[in-house]
Amino acid sequence: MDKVPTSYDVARLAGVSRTTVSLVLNNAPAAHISPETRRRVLEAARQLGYFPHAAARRLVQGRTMTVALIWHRGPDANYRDAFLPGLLQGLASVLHQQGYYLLFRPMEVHESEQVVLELAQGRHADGFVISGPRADDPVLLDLHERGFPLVLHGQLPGTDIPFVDVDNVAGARQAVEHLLRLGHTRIGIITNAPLSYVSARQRLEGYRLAMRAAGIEPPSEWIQYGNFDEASGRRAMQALLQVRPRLSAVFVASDMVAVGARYALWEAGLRVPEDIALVGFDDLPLAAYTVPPLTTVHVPAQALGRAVGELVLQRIQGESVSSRRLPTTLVVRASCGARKFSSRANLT
Amino acid sequence: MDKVPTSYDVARLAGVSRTTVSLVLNNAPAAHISPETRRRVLEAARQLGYFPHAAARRLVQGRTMTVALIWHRGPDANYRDAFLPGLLQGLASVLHQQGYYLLFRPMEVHESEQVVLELAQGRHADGFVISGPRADDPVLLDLHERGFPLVLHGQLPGTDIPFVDVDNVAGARQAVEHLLRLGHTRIGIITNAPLSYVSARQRLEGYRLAMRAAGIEPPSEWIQYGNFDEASGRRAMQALLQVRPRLSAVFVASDMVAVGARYALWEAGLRVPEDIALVGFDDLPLAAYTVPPLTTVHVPAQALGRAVGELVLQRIQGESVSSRRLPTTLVVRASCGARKFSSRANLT
DNA sequence: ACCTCATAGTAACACGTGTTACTAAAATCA
DNA sequence: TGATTTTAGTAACACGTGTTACTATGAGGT
Repeated sequence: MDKVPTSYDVARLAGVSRTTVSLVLNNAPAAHISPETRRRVLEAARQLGYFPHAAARRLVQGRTMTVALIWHRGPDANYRDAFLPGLLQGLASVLHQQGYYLLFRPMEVHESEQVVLELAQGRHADGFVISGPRADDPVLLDLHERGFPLVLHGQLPGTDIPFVDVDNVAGARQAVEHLLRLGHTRIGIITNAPLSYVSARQRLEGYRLAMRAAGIEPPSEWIQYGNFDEASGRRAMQALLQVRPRLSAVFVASDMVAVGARYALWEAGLRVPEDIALVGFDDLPLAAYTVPPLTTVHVPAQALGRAVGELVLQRIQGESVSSRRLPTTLVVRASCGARKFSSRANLT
Repeated sequence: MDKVPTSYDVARLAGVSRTTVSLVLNNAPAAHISPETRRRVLEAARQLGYFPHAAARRLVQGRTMTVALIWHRGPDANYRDAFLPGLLQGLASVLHQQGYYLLFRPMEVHESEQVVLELAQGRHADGFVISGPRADDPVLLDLHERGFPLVLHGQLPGTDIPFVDVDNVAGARQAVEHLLRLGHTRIGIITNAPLSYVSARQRLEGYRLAMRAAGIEPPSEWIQYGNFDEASGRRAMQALLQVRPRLSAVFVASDMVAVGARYALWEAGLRVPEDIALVGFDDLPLAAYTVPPLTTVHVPAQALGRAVGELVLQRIQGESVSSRRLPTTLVVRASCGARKFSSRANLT
């Protein structure tokens, strides 16, 4: 890479001092620059293809104009990967709008929290968005205490670090209320994950609220636990099929798990939705292409990214912020039985 | 955020000069430091939680230890998003291994190439990985001419910029040869995209090579063109169903398009694979969950990310590199008819 | 006793920018 | 005309680090 021009080169070409170049290019409000001088400077900068050296600027200004996205890869990594593109696009769009850059940092489970500390103490970024935080992370709490701008994607119980998440309770409730409205009363649930995960607890809570509001107290045998993947969904559904008399509908709090549950139904020779209706959660791309297409709760990945970006920028500008729970939308397809799914073809 | 310690603070606490701190922390090879002094410096740095200021370091060293990933969002954005998590993980892993950081920059279609120029001239990164490059981008060619380290993800005809891509020709050939081996001879193709896309031309080429090697010259009516989405696949398959006598198998050069093609077959009352066998390309997550599960050509997203990272790091270190075409793997599921897909249940 | 050499450590510079305090000239006012 | 303000622009400093050239001390050799 050849020599790249500095502000001194621009100054010389325009016949002014380097200070003037800086004042013009950052159009400083209180500076006295004649229109003619301004024009000459801009022309010189354009001609040389000058852009200020990022590191020098960061050093003198004391800020990096950068937000780091820490992407923890835990047991739920593959699941969360499905939302990564949308989240990134939403986050990046609000950052760029404000002139900020995005540093992406995946964190493997074996990696120490030291790398996050290094990112902060080494002033690689002005703020962090942290996705999939570990509950026992002292570094995070310490940084937050010291006022470093942090925003979580997903919730961390027992802290007041601001977070952005989808409203899991309301989303699950939406799904179950839809089934109730269709006339179902014997509705089971397969959670998306073990109850150590906040989202699993919340989605189960939404199920309970909807059922109780309908005057139904679901016995514990109606409740089974998934674990992110389809294998867990298959097992859980097999357990639910033991319930007598049979359940007429099951809310599966994750599309991936729902695919496994659907497989178990197929193995048992049961039809969806005629014998058992199904509703999922997440609205992954594949939900539209299962057989039958899966009714599910849409999670707005891009909106989550935008929200998380807005919050971290506000924190960087020193404002205090409050957490946000974004609303979900129920996407009605065929698996719940509300829509006809023509089945004249044998799908094998 | 409170005051964060500098190397001067470490020096004072350890009772040495700032130079010594720097020499110890970067363990300079030719420096004379007594073990006792070294210990005191390290202890002081640890105690203060010192990490060097990234911007200052970048400024003086003249390098950023950062690679930027430029993610173009064209008409194929949604399609390429499916590979983003894997590519990011692969790329990030090799970068971190060498102490490099990753700057992620999505580019909307309406955005000017000026932002890429600014990233380079402003020395925000030492090299770029560019995914989904536009063919008419003079900025890219100019940067490459001037020796700036660029590596493409996907190919750009008419340049010698190094690229990494999957071996589309071989992958398509694999898929079609598999169908031939199963006894099919009347095999059609639906491309993944219009032929203006290099990958579409190459996958079509692979199809042609396999067919010719089997002594079959496919007539033009066996060839239809997809356009990334399932709607295009449905249309294309409807066209192929006009061929008489009927084709016995179709290679669909994209899983998303294949889903649409499969839908058209279902509408026509045809069974897969009994009436028409199907093979896809990409191995998206949903391919394992279609009905029947889709035989397809696996694209190794992580390996692509790693390769692209290795190449850009080599370019940054001044080495010259040559492009790489990574091999694909055929994933045999049920849609090609090679594996039994039990169908005792009515899947609706 | 003198010179050489290895060891231990430091002072000073450079990186490229934003910004503050200052100067010089011109314009305005009394 | 002399005093004051406005306009136009600049010199100099600070940001925090890596590195080069240099000094000081003691050890070893003849």
